[in-house]
Amino acid sequence: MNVFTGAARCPFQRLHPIRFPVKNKATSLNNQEARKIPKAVIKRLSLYSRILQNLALNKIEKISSSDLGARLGFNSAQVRKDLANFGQFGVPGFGYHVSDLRREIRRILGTDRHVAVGLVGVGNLGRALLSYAGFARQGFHIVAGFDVDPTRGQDLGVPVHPMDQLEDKIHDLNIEIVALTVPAEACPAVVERLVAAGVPAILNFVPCRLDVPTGVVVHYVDLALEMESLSYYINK
Amino acid sequence: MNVFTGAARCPFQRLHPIRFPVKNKATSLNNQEARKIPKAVIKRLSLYSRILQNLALNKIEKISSSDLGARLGFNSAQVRKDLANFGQFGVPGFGYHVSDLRREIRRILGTDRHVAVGLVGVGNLGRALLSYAGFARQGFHIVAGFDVDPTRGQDLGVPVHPMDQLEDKIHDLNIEIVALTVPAEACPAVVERLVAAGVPAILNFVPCRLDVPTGVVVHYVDLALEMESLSYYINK
DNA sequence: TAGATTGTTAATCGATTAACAATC
DNA sequence: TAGATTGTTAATCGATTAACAATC
Repeated sequence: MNVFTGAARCPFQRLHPIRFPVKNKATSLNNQEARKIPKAVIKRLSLYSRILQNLALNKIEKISSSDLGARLGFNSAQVRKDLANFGQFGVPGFGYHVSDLRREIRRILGTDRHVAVGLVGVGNLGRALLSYAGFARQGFHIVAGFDVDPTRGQDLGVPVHPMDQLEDKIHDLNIEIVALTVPAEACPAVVERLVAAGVPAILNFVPCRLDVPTGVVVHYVDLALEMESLSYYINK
Repeated sequence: MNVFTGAARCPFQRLHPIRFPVKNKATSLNNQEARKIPKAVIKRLSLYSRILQNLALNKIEKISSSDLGARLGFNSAQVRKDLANFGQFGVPGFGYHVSDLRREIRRILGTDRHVAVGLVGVGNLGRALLSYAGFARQGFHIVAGFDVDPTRGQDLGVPVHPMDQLEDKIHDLNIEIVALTVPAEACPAVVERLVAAGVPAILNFVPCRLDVPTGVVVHYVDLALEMESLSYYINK
């Protein structure tokens, strides 16, 4: 591929350099060498999705990158750049069609489908998550809880299983995400079993670094850490 | 201040450039123009603090920046650079005294004291946080809950007050952090009251951007967003 | 002293923002 | 067409890593 890929590579500088047509990177790269998308981009995509959902509810059909960004405190260039990672979804001079962009982002994130979620460790936090309606609205369904004491949280509408059924249920229910709310001591052993069972993603609420092989994704929700860092900003 | 501040500024390049003594920035700047510390640094400080706590519990008295970093997946240079923002806490050729460094970090974060926390919105998530023991261990005490229905969660050992007592109790109990777990609709009105009451920090669990004046710090814990971004990483 | 590890600069890397031709 | 806004490059900004003299 020996195409002129941009004005700056031209050895003769001009005030208004000539632009040569450049193929969109998103399409010119094959999937093998897909560029790594920063995690921050994915998080923002998820935020865009939420805004677009609200716009759709309010029957607003069109939005510009600057308006979308402003609603989240972002620069318009950031919005366009984030989207450019995945293709061209806008109309120059117009903006974005809300429903189209929303559909595209949901497709990219994979939130245009139902995802089965398991929860391991039915303590206080676990119980709260079991009864948290917010997930289901977004297509995430907690289909099972697991605990050493399976009588815990049986009143919340989600079946709770003993730990020895972990692998079987993960397989049978096609669980793709596990929310982890066990005591810190139990963490390493449970994680090993989850990984062995082929769970691809863990949402970890335990203040404990998880050792997982590459390919398994872990996101950390660390409430104590959030409190501690807030504490820093208070005294001044 | 016309001091030679580094070798690279010297117009005559040498293979091993001469270093002139340079004052530590942390001490040479007065507090007025204190450099802005990135949020990421503060979060890591909090992680260091937790590791140091564990080391202390295990009677380990000494640690190097590379060992401390390795336990969290960080580079040794990052550990040293993070700490350099606040002063010099190590001993060249030795490393760091665990208890000294821990004390310093706790002082920096302000976690060497008790902080009163209020919780507004005693729904499922709110109840879970009220009964979450993890906070108290770190010096954060949830001293009051608030809800439109103050009968909610009265069984969890924390008094729950009606909303009209919000300002009074914030003042009387010296509440410095508010955990926000109200329905999204209630968000703007509640936040306005919190700000007016002088609450300096909010830990927001509501999927809703908060508009606060500068000086008030908001950290977001967005469970649906975490789920959505995990979803992206699953399908491949 | 010899060996180890810090504190600090400079280099690298990556992410955000600005700028603007292309496009509708 | 004139006005607006995209997609994309280059510039800026900031954060991480490498390197190494200073130090114990």
